[in-house]
Parts: sequence; C-alpha cells; structure tokens
Amino acid sequence: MNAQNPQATLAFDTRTRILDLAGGLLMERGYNAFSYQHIARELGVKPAAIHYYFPSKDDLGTAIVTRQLKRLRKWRDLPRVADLPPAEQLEALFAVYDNHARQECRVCLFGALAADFRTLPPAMQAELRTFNGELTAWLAQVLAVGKATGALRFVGSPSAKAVQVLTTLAGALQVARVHDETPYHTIVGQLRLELLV
Amino acid sequence: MNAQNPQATLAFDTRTRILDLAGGLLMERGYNAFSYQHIARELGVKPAAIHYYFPSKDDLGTAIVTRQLKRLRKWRDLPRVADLPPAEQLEALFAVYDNHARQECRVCLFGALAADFRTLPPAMQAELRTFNGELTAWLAQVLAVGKATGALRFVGSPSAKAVQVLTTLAGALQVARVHDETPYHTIVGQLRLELLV
DNA sequence: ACACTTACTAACTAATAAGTAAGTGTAAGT
DNA sequence: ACTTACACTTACTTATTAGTTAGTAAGTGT
Repeated sequence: MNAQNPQATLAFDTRTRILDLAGGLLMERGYNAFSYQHIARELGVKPAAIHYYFPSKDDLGTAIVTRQLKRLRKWRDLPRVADLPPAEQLEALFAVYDNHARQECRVCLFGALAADFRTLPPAMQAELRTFNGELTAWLAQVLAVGKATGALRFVGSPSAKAVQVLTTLAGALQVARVHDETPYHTIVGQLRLELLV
Repeated sequence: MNAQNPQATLAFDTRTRILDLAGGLLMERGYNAFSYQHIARELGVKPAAIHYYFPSKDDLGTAIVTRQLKRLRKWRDLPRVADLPPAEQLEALFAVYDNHARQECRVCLFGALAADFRTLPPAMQAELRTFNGELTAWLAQVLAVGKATGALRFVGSPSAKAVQVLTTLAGALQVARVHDETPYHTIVGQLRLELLV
C-alpha cells in the first residue's frame, strides 16, 4: 500500500496524519508555499485523497488552526498547567516555544500565518484571532496573579504585558529561523531576567 | 499609455516603481503570494516588462531587500538621526514602525519574510540576515550609550536588549495585522514605559 | 445477498505561475 | 537617412496549482 512508509500499511487515521503533515509544512514554509502535492507525496497517496478529507485548502487550513485552538484550551486547562504557580506557568509557556525552536527552528502557528494573513480564508483569519485572543487572555491572568503574589514583576497592566510577551516569543522564533537558535535563547533569557523576581 | 495612472505617461523610472510596488505587495501579501502579474497590472504594463528589469523573481526579491538595507544605512547615518541623543534615536526608530502600522497595518520587511524564509532564494536570505544584523548592532549601540548616560534603563546587555526590542517591534506589526492597530500601540507604549527613565 | 459507505485512484480541467524568444516603436546619435 | 540601444509587447512554453469527476476495491450492516 505504501512502499516508503512501512507503518502506513496500518493506515492509522489518515485525516490526523494529513493535519500533522500540513501543519508541519505550514510552519516550515508558510501557507502559500505548501500544496496538496507536498502532503500527498510525503503521505504516499494522491492529491485527490487529500481533497477527500479536506475538500478545499481553505478547509484544511482552517482545520489546522481549529485543532491548535482546541489543543491550547486543553493544555491551558490541564491540571499540571492550571494548578501551577504563576512563575511556573510562565516557564511552561516558554517550554512550548523551546520545543518549536529545537524542532529545526519552527515558528509558531501565529508567527507562520501573521505575515500571510491577508491572503488567508476568512474562517482561518477568525480562528487565528480567537487563538491569539485566548492565549493572550490566559497569560494576562497568569501575569496578574504573579504580580499580586509577588512572584513576577513588570510595569504596566497585565494584559498589555501579556500582548508584549507573546508577541516577543512569536517574533523570537522567526528570528531564530533567519539566524539560528542563539537569538531565541537571548530573548527568552532577557524575558526571564525581567519578569522573574 | 496608461489609463488608470495618468502620471505614468511620464514613465518615470519604471525600475523604481516596480521595486516600490513589489515591495508593497511583499509586505502586504508575503513573498509567495505576489506575482509579476500583480505588479504588471497595477503598473499598466505586461508581465514580461518586469522580466526585462528583473530577469527572475529571485533578482526582484533580492533587489527589494538590498534597497532596504541601503536605506537603513542611509537613515542610520543621517545627521538628524545619528546626532540625536539615545532616547530620541529610539523614538526615531519607533516612528518608522508607526508609519508601517498606519499604512494599513503593513508589517516590516523582516516580519514579512521571516515566516517564508526557507522558501526564499539564498541571496535574499543572506541580505535579510545582514539587514537584521546591522539594525540590531545599531540599536545595541544606541542602548549602550543610553544606559551609560542614564537616559535609558534596562537589565541585561545592550545587544541582548536590542535583539529583544527589534523582535518585539516586528511582531507588534504582525499582531496589528491580525487584530488592529490597538495591540501595536499597547506594545510600543509598554516598551516606552520600560525603557525611558 | 444486497445496499451502502469508506478510502481511495486515474484522469482530467481551468487558472495561474515563472520565464523566454522574437518582434515593434521610438528617440538619440552618427 | 541609417543605425543602434532602449523599453517595452506579443505570443508563446513549461510547470504547478486547486479542484472535479467517474470509478473501484474493500469493507459494513441488514
């Protein structure tokens, strides 16, 4: 069935594998630089098979962002994240970005889509806005509690600081792609230095 | 000759106008979402005319970044920028990004190209690295002097802070594109609050 | 056994992409 | 008057894109 990928003979959830591959391509090349052919070739199927699961590229793109939004909500509500003190919640966030940086300098979904935003289907734009909005709201809450308990320090409002920190993290992964991992670690080090008491 | 753009009859430096238009499209749609047809249509010429000035898209893309790099060097060495005290040099930098934000939330060149970086021609990648490197070096110097004279405050090294601030600014324009101008101003306000004494 | 679904493939289409070769009009120089 | 360089246009090629249509093998439920 699939010569180049032996474990694919199990045909284990093709839909999920399409989403994984497309998501990876999206973060590595950008929305307008990956095609159904790229996915199909790597998956060992024909492009039309991708259309079977995702009739249009709009559907596929939107599904990727929707899944990431669901993952964010799940992660955020996980006891091992939600029950942490603020400083460690911040570290948990950093750890997510660290993983991106280590995976051959992958940018985050937001950073991958922001530049091409105007060319994205409306449904995808809406999902991405929600994604960024919810993540920002979560971090704002973390920062508010952290400041109140004295575990974190910063000037300005928690929500303003949250927007700034997330923007910096998204940008840090992009800079890592252009140069190497070094500037990413410099930036996160700087954030730690400033935020942690 | 050109019905939709009367001043085009003068055919005033077509090469420059191609660069302007292509640069604009690049920052509005991303490298992989603009074509010679887009430029040609808006310029009132045929796509082949663009090939006359820039044989390949690689040439065009590289020329855009090279020009921006030259502009940076010119701007940086301008007396009305170079002779300013550090805090005002920082404000001059913010003013550049403010212009982008006001022009229908245009991202900066770096922010537009970072996500698609892997799909760019090598010459373009090299120019973008140089561009970012020189801008960072300039800001690091500004921050170093600012800290020494007491006009600016921050923890960590000037070069680390420079990378962080530039990354934040590039990201801020991207967030503005996804939402609206509000988060951009929030972020720059936050930077002012933290850096200016 | 029959009806129906799932998960695809083969074989297209229409549009658009970058790029090229050859030709045309015009203005300046000789 | 003749040539030449410039700034294009016309008319293409080749490759790739998203997307469609018809069909099929292998299963599932009744």
